Formats: sequence, C-alpha cells, structure tokens
Amino acid sequence: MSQNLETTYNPKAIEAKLYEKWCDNKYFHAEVDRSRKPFTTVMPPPNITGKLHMGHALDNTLQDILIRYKRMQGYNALWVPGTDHAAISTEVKVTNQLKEEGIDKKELGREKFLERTWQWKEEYAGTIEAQLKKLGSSCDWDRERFTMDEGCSKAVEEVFIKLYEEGYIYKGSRIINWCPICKTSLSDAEVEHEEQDGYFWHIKYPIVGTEDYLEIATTRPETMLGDTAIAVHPDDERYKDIVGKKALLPLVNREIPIVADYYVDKEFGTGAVKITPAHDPNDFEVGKRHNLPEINIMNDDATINENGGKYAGMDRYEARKLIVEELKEQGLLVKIQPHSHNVGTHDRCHTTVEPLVKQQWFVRMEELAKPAVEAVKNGDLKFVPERFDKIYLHWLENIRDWCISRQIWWGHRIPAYYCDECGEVVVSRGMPEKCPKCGCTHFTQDEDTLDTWFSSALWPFSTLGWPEKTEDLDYFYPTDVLVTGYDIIFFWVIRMVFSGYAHTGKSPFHTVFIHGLVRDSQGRKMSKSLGNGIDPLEIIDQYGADALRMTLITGNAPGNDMRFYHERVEASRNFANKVWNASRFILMNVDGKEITRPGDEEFNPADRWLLSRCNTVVKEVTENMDKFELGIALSKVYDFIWDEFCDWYIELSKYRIYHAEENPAGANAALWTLREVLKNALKLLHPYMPFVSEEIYSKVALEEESLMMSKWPVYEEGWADPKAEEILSHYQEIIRGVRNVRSEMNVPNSRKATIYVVCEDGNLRDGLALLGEPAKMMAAANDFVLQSNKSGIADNAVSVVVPDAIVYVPLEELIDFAQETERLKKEEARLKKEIARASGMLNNEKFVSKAPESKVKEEREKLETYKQMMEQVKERLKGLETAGKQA
RNA sequence: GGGAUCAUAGCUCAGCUGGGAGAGCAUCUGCCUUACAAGCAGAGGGUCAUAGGUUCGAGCCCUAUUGGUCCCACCA
Repeated sequence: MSQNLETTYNPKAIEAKLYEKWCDNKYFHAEVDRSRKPFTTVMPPPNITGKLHMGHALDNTLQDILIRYKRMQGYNALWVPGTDHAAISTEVKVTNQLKEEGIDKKELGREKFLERTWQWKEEYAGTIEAQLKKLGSSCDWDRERFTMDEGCSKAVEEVFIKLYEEGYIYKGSRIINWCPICKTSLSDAEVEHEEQDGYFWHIKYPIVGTEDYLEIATTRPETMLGDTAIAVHPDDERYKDIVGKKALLPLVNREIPIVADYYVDKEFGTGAVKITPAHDPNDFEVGKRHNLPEINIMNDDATINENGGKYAGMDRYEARKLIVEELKEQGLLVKIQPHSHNVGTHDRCHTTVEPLVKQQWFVRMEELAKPAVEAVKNGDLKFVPERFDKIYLHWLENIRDWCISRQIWWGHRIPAYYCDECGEVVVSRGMPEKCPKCGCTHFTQDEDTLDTWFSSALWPFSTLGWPEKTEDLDYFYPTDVLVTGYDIIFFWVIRMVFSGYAHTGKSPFHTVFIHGLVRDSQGRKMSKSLGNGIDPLEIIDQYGADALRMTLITGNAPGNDMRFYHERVEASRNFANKVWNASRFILMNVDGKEITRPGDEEFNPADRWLLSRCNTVVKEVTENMDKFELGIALSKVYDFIWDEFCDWYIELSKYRIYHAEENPAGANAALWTLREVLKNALKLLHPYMPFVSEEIYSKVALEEESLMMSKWPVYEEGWADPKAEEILSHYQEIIRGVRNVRSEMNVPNSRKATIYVVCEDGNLRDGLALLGEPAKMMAAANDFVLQSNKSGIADNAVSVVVPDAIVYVPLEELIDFAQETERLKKEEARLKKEIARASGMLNNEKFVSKAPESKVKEEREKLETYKQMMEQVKERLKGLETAGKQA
C-alpha cells in the first residue's frame, strides 16, 4: 500500500479517473431485477439551448445525492438522463445563428432548417452530457433520452391521437397569446406579466344622433381600430339612457353599439369600456355574449393590417402615436393619465405578447386536471416542502384550456392531416390513406408543431418505453421522486401528473422534491443579460466537483433560494482537504500493520465514545435524508468528521499509535477504530462528495470494490455507550479549561506546566484515566496529577472549575490576584444565573407536573452540577483572598 | 386583488415534531504541535423585525402591524 499522498487534496487528479471507473463498471446502469426494490428518478431534461448553469448543478446534485443514497441502501437505483428539444428557445437560437451567417430561415426551408437544428442538438446534448459527468452525476447513460427521439415521438403521437379521439384535444378559433417576434402562439404559462409604466388615454366617442360624447379610457389606443362596441355596466345610472344607442368610432367612422355587460367595473376609469374582441381576452368574451364581430387589425408581426385602413403597415406602437396625435387634433383626446399596468411578455424573448384570435389546437383541461388535484389532496402525491401544494392546487383549480400548437418548425409535428379535396381533418398515425369523407387520397399535414411541454409531460413514462408495455415500465414505473425547481411546477410538474393519470392511470411519482434558485452573491437572479452567471465548470475546475456540490447543499433548506459566492466554495474545498488529510494520517499509520478487531475490553473510553457517536450520527443522518433534509444531514456529517473525529479523536489516538511497542493492543484498538469510523463517515459523505470519499475509501477499504456500491451503514444498538460519552464530555471540559487558561494568560505551548485535577467523584476518576499522555499532548502539559485534595498545589495556581472537578494550572510567575479573582467572579455570576434559572423551573409546580419526566430529571441534574461547581468557585475565591493578603 | 415566503451574530444562512441561541465567512489573540496554515487553540459578537396571545416553557404555534422578495390574477 503506497501512502505517499499529497498533503493537499487535488481533485483534478482523481475526478475523471473515478468517473471513468464507475462508468466502466456499469455502476450507474440499472436493469430490471425482481429480487430488488427499484428506486427511480427521471432527470428534468435540460434544454439543448446552451450549457448548464448553476441551477442545473444544484438540480442534478440533489438528484445524485438521492440516487447514490438509495443505491447504497440496496435499492435498484435508476436515474434516467436526457435532454429537451426546447422548441421555441432552440428555434430562436438556430435562427439567430443562421442570421449571423446571412441565411434566412424561410429561404432555407423547413427540411434544411431541421437538419441544421439536429446538428445543433448533437453539439449541445454532448456538452450537457460532459458537464453532468464532471459534476459526478451517477445517471444511467445507457438510457439517455431526448424528447424528440423515436420513442418519445411515438409517445407524443399516441397521446395526441388518444386525447383527440377522447375529445380532449380540439381545434378552435380562440383568443391566444401571440409573440410577434417568434411568430407563434403561446400557452398562458409562457406569458410573464410585467408591471410597466404606461398611460391612460381618455378618448371621446361621439354618440350617434346626439351632441353627446362617451368618454372611455384605454391603455392601448391603437386597438380602437378593431373596436366593435362600447360596454357599460348594466346598473350604471350615468349611462342608463344610452345603452342600445350607437357610438361613432373616431378616425374609423364606424358605428358601434353601446352594450351593457356585468364585466365592466363602474368604479374603474370612466365606467365605459371600448370592446375589441379580436385583441383582448375579456373583450373576446364580451363579444361572444353580444354577438359582436371580431375585427383583426394586426399582422403576425404586430403591424397593422389592411383592416386598419390608412394605418396599415405601421408598427403597433407607431400607429399608437399617430392615432393619439390625430385624436388630439380632432379634439377627441380628453386627457392623458400616467398609469402603470401589467403587460404580458413572452418568457423566452420578453417581447410584449399580443392577444389575437387564431385557429389553434387546445387540450380541454377541466376533466384531466381532476385526478391531479385529487392526488395531492389524498396524499398520493407529496410536495417537499409542503407549501408548494397550494401553488400547485391553485393553478390546477383555475386551469384553462392548454393551447398546444406552435407555429414553428422545431418540435413534434401535429399528426393532423387535411384532405386536399374537402379539407376534412384526419388525426392518425402517419399519412392517412383515404379521406373518410370524400375518398380523396391526397393530404397535407398540419404545419404546426406541439408545445415543447407536451412531450416533457410524458417524460417519466415515455423514457421507460410507453406506449409499449415494456418490462422497464412495469418495474420502474411509477418513478419515486422528482427533483425540480419551483419555477417549473406549472410548466412541467402539473402536466406530468395529469398526463400520468390520463395515460398510465397513476401519478408518475409519489414525491416532488422542490428546490429554489441559485442567485449571485448579491441575491440577484443569475442571467445572461446581467452577465452575473457563474459557470459550474469553472468552479469545478478551480475547487473540484465535491466542493461545488457541498456548497450547493450546505446551509440550504428545501425550496429556498440561495446565494452563491466563492468564499463558500473555499470553505467546502477546505473540508474536502480536511477529510483528505485525516485519511492521510490514518493511512500513514495503518500502513504495513495487521489491524484486527479488538476485544471489547481493549477499547478505551475514547474509542467507545467515537464508536457510539458515529453510530448516533448514522442514525440521525439517515433520518434527515429520508426527510429530504439534505443540508442538515450534511452539516451533521461535517461536524462529526471535523470536530469529533479530527479535532478530538485523532488527537486522542496519537499517543497510543505513537507508542505501539508499549501497548500493541491499544494501538490496534485505536487504529481499528480510526479506520472503521472513517469508513462509515466516508459512506455518509459519499452521496454529497462522491469523488474524495471514493478515492480515500479505495485506499482504506482494500477488500471492497467501491464505496458507491457499498452498504449504507445502519444504527446498531450495541455501539451506543452513554457512559463513554459522559467520560469524554468531562475530558473535553478539562482540556478546554486548561487551554482556556493558557490562552487567557498568554502562556505559549512551549511552556509546559504540571496540571492538577482535584476531584472526588470516584466514577469520574475512573474515566479520567484518559487524562494521561493524550491529555498532556492536547493541553501541552508536563503532567496531569489527579488528586482528591489541593495539597501541594501552589496558591498562585490559576484554576478552572469544571463539572465534578477543579483544574489547577500553576504558573511560575506570580499571578495577578485581582485579575484571577475577577475571572472567578465572572464564573460565579454565571453559575448564579444558571442556578436561579434551573431552580426557578424546578420550583414551578406546573413545570414539574406538566413537563416530561426526562426534562425535569435533566434540570435536576444540571442544578446539582451547578451547585457543586458553585461551591468550588466559592472555596477558590476564599483561598485567593487569603493568598492575596499574604502577598 | 389573492396567495406564498422571508425578517436570527458585521455578512450569507441553518435551526427537524416548542424544552437552555448555531455554522461558514469576517474580526481579535496565540501557535509552522511530525494528517492538514485550505491548519490548530482560544476570544468577542444576537431583547431571534414590532405588539399582543396560547403554553409550565415560544426563534419555532396563533393574531395583528411594519418592511422585503416571489408567484398568481381578464379592471379596460
């Protein structure tokens, strides 16, 4: 065994090598195995639009932690990776790339464009895969999928046909959100509402046959070109007489009816609303109720069309300016009020969307949503943290039909065919042979593609073989946990759940584990436009994948956003280095020795304490992980390794290790304990920091093939040892006490002192056997003398009172009696407060009768200790007084 | 307009079912002690936003208030 490890951990040297080893051994691969229970999760497929960002690093770290944990627990763990074609986003990217080359998408044509996009896909899917591997993701690459691969496309086609045949999918002319830049329709979920400063233009509409005007207020004067009515509230006294009359639409000079509709809010604006059914969702509804014509005044690029008369060809905002000007000239503009209002924008390009009436394909949602609602209500589906239930339910309970057709090329083409003769719509697998209506054999496929989320909605089962009834599907589906950010609950989680019920009859997973956003150090969202994004690869390059992973998990509660900054990664890297060096110490000392399981009597209290503590930590960490409290679990592993294992136990073990010839059994016990506990600690750490833990384990546990395939440790009652824990706690008090004195008195470690521990408790003295050589090293003492009285101890010794003992540190020079008295007075005051607190509680009859017995007992014991310490302090103060007088 | 969430040490955040306030970073002091200076030892620093309430006991539960963030929503 070669133990020439570097003194600092170098992640670069091992990460790639280990990942390759894991892959070569097929550790990530899962096959159907009926003898074992599966644990399945599907990766939220990253978009092929670009490289992975910090949010992906977090998302995948969380998944990897869960999957590694479950794999070690013996589950047949499957993590299905893949990528998403990200329809609109990718199409925009490729279009822009072409534009830079001077190529126009339309001229290139659909087929060539798709070829080009497939090339793009190959490139980015490769980059993403490489990034996920760098991060250490233990996903099953043999099962890597893409939302537009053959299987997924098959699933999409099946679902479309099924939903169409069942009447859930329909084509209709409805008002939809239109992006004039991307030139496609959008679903409601893809529209982001932004508060924007705008104006309220008050415009006079002359009432036909009178000299009167009706004043309306609008934020979008240009839409008046498509006005087909004015609406007022039916109970509005002001307008009672004019309902049923007509108004003359200014500039256009069209007569439009004045109607009464409950939609109008009397209090808002002027109480009269211009109705533009073709360009406003509310007006569309009003129009339907009153049989108003829909006049579309806009082209697909948001310029005014021929219905806009002389404004035709102008951009929507240009037209607005001119219209306002002309109204002003004609004296029809009453006033302009500043007004901030919500404007819908396209979430991908942030262009203001235009509500337009168009023929589109929709999914009727009301019925489909019901089982998804029920799933959360009856507990079949759980959100972690729970609060996301409400968001999910609220959306589902207010769901509207889903516009699924997109006027772009990149995506699943809608399997609807139109008869060239009679126009009959046929939805079928592939080109239909004959029109059922006219018998014609020529068809044209619908030009549109499907919303990108239509295919991702099927991801948990399409990746496992659905619609075929595969073994995989039967065994791995439903999956277990879905890990994702709260920002795509609407887009994705909801659609997966209702799709799961609709097509498989089951929820696609039982738990949704939600995480937040990774923000920059100032709390801002990381974004391209701000240029504040941090590339995960750069961090991995600089600090290692383990450090990045740890940073993303530490100090974060589920569902909360976090800030990312370099100092935090440094702290994580330091921890990796700490583990590395602790292991180095162990390996150096284990080297060449035969370590055997010691007899029970060969363990000293320190060994038993560490083994007991390790056992407890195993239990707690497992419990935290089962509750998805990953941050808490990791901090427990961290504290255990750094504080208890390194700072206390390793130091305690050194004497026995360095003096093996005096006491071979003692050295063996220490080394065995070190190695055993290290192995367990590495197991607990592995899901979080897979590389450094695996690398060390391979050197420590030569008999096992791999840490990642080893058994997760379990709590064993036999290792619990409260007595040893008590002994160690006393030991620590004494060592801390001495160190404290030395530090306060500015005594360097080079000046050794003989330390006296005065203590009468026989039990404690047994345990204080530890106060031999290790304690000398840890407190930089010449000697520890244990005695039951203070005879022979110089009056000028500095003292520290600890539970059950008083520690004297005699120093050569005279101590400052005043200073020492003050020190003890402080301690006296502290103890007095504690005694008051504890006895206050215990004197409270209600506490004694109502609090749990264990709590009462605990307080009684504490009070005892404080009282005993108080006596010591008082006695010591008396001694100081006498000594001070003599001096 | 509806809802969620946050307010804890100088900074960033933990704090699990209510039972004596924690971490990392930063600051100060002393240490190159043969695993680690990416380290060791010690120290300082918090009326847990405010006001009430429930409870033997509240950072945690309830109510209100203030301030911030986010989501949803068809008031033109």
